Amino acid sequence: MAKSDAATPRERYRAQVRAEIKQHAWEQIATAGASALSLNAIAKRMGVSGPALYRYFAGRDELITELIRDAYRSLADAVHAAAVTGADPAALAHVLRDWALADPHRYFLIYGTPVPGYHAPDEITGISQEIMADLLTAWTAFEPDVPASPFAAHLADHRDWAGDHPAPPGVLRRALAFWTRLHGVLSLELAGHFTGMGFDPALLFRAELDGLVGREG
Amino acid sequence: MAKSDAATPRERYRAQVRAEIKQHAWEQIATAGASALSLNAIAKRMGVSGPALYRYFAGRDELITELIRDAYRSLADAVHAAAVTGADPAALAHVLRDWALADPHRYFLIYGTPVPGYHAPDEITGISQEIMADLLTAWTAFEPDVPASPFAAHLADHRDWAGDHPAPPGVLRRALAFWTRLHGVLSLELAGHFTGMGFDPALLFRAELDGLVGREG
DNA sequence: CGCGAGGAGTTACAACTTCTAACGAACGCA
DNA sequence: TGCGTTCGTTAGAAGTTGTAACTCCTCGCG
Repeated sequence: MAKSDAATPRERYRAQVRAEIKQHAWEQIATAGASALSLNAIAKRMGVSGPALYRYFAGRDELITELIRDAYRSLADAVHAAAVTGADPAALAHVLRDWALADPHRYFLIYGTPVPGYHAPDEITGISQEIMADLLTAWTAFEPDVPASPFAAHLADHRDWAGDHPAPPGVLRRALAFWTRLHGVLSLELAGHFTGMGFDPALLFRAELDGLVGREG
Repeated sequence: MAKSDAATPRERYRAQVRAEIKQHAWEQIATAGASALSLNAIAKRMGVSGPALYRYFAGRDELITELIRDAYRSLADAVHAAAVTGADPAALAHVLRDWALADPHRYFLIYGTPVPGYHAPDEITGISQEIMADLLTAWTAFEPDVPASPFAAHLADHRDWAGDHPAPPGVLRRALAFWTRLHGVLSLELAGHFTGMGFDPALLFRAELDGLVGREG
């Protein structure tokens, strides 16, 4: 909502229509999932005829790519907003969970089954690294002296993903476990694999989190 | 391959054609993913015309449901085959990983983004419980006296998913963590979220597994 | 202020998809 | 040797994505 006054009226109009298309796309995804996203349906809802949308997006793939980018951006912003207030890992975990529960389809757009031909552009790996950086910073502040393990040593030797963040090996390991373990619980919960199992997914999430921050889970 | 000699020649033929359809479906899924599965393409490959397949499957959804069921069955069989030889949790973990790596799309068919309208039939939840039972048995044999935690107590009170398996609370907790943590690593690896990060996913998997079986990861 | 260029939206169409309906032919059981 | 079930076919409806060609409006420049 910042650089909307680009230059020419045409560009402003174009940006506005693109945003409107994306909004309708999100509504459609939120109700029926990404696989059910239909350009025709969006056009019909906007009171415009099918091929008109091709002025704004080269095709379904480009629209989805844009939505994935926006989803990453939204998650990175949510995490960063909490991180700048000095949130500890536990707080970040709940930011992540709240963000995921707010729109499961959006979470799956990022972390779900990959789209067959799609390959993430560099911009997205950049956003992904932003999230990682906030995670590493929070973990460094929370517990800088994690005892190193053999795998932590391996991470210290292969830290491309950490950019130039000065987190020690043990913290790298913690941040990675934070990501994979919480994703494990979240994705199974959102996919409905816990329904009918009886226990409370929120408590499982909390237990895994407690295990990560030191308390026994 | 057991009860193929059902009764009438027609039934045998029917079962054979259904199997052939599913085999082509698997090949198609393995190369392009489940979302790209096309009945028409299968028909063309079989040298038969489109609507002919509808004699064998009510529609795309029924075919996919059947494939999901087969995938579950395959995983349960793989786990069970290892379990009956007395495999410990670590061995089961590698069975799981090998099974997933052998055909990532098959793994995502089970644990990936849920299909919009699809709801798992009871048969599948049954197979899911078979897997859980083997897991619980392996964990019980490996480490029967896990110290209980608050969440383990919660699990002991909500053990619908464990059937009537006599695993103690601590083991329930371990088996659940086994599932969610390894899925966290596996799904991110298979979805390609580790590519370009530098470290070795196999080592991460091993590290998480080591954490579960007691050794420090 | 007026006019030309370019962008927006339109319809028409091609090539797909799933899936239904109606028909002929082949197969197996009695 | 029939006769009925089931198979596979073609035709077609209702979708989808995406291209091509055409009209019309609007913006910006002289």
